[in-house]
Amino acid sequence: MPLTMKEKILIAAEKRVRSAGFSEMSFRDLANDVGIKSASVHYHFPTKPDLGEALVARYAEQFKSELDKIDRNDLHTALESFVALYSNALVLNKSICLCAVMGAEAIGLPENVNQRTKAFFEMNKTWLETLFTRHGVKDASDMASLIVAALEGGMIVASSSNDRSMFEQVAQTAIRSIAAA
Amino acid sequence: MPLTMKEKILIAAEKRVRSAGFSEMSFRDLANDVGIKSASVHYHFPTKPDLGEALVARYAEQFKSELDKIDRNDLHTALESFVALYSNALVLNKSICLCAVMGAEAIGLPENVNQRTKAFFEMNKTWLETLFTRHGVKDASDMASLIVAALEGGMIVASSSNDRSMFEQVAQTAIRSIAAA
DNA sequence: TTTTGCCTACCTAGTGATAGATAGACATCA
DNA sequence: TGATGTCTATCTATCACTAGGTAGGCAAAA
Repeated sequence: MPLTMKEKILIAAEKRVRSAGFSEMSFRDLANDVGIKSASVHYHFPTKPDLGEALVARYAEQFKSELDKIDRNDLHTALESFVALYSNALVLNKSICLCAVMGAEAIGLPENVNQRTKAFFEMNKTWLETLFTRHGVKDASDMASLIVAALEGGMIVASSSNDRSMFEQVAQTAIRSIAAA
Repeated sequence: MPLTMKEKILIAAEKRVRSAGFSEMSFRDLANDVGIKSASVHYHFPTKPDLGEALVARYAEQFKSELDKIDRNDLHTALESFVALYSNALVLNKSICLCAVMGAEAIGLPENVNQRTKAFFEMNKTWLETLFTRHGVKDASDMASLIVAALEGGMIVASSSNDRSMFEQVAQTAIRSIAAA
């Protein structure tokens, strides 16, 4: 089955949001991307908040399914895989994690979108906390929060500096700090 | 001496950017805030990138002067003061660090603005690295990068969750991880 | 007298959103 | 079978509004 128009729109929207921000993405651009008119985009997503909510929900869902694939038997390997997921989300000069963008824009965003973003962060923290608890890492909850924050922040710093290595430095240091704990 | 119009505009702009993002801030809003017309704002800052650049430069300068006031003789106290500076920048439901916003929006922002943002992060990292080196913390450079990323990321997570305690959790865990190193 | 700082008035190019129409698919009923 | 009705997905056209930016004028200060 080929992609539905709704899916095509979401794909185009994710690309635009991640590379220019939610407020910079317009229905007209999306319409152009997928080859319909802007009014028709409103048919699929009545309002912009509706689109935003669907977008983050879809992103979180896909991310979750990637997380579920990671083998959690070895702490270090699992952590490296986790970081790799974030690393893949950081394509220099092109895009960063959707939720890093949404998080930074949060204050000016509709509440329903923010709740989805929050859920994304929570999901990541929970996954890490479970991993840490399982491998006897101390302060599992605190460390999980630290790692998520560091990775999201690392992306932002790297993005504004246009220097991917800044993210890698943060990521590796974060992993090491877990090993030390 | 009272505030010049230029300063008044910068103050209004900072408020708006930190609470809604750079792209959401308009010359009309600023003009309204300070009681002049939007055309007159263009007199002081010809283009929006010009304003953005001045804004980040001013923010970094003020932040720097706060950093300089911190007593660096005791590692823990200095770190707490450092974190407090970030904490002050996070006023829930109102604003986060200017450079966290700018960093997240980086991809869609003019290059001159990004360079200023980069400089802000560099300044913070350098300050921390100096502190760490002085107190014999291992991997001073890596740890400095980690702390800055964690604090910026922590702000974003806390902001989208509208839960200040998330930032505090990240900040305290970050400090503890330094003590452990 | 020139510069400074602001004004009015305007432009072009967008924005999200809505109304109303239409073509085609499909199902139900006479 | 053929007619009727309804749903889906799209269209055109337009709304009211906001964006950044510009031209030209005017008054006061240097």
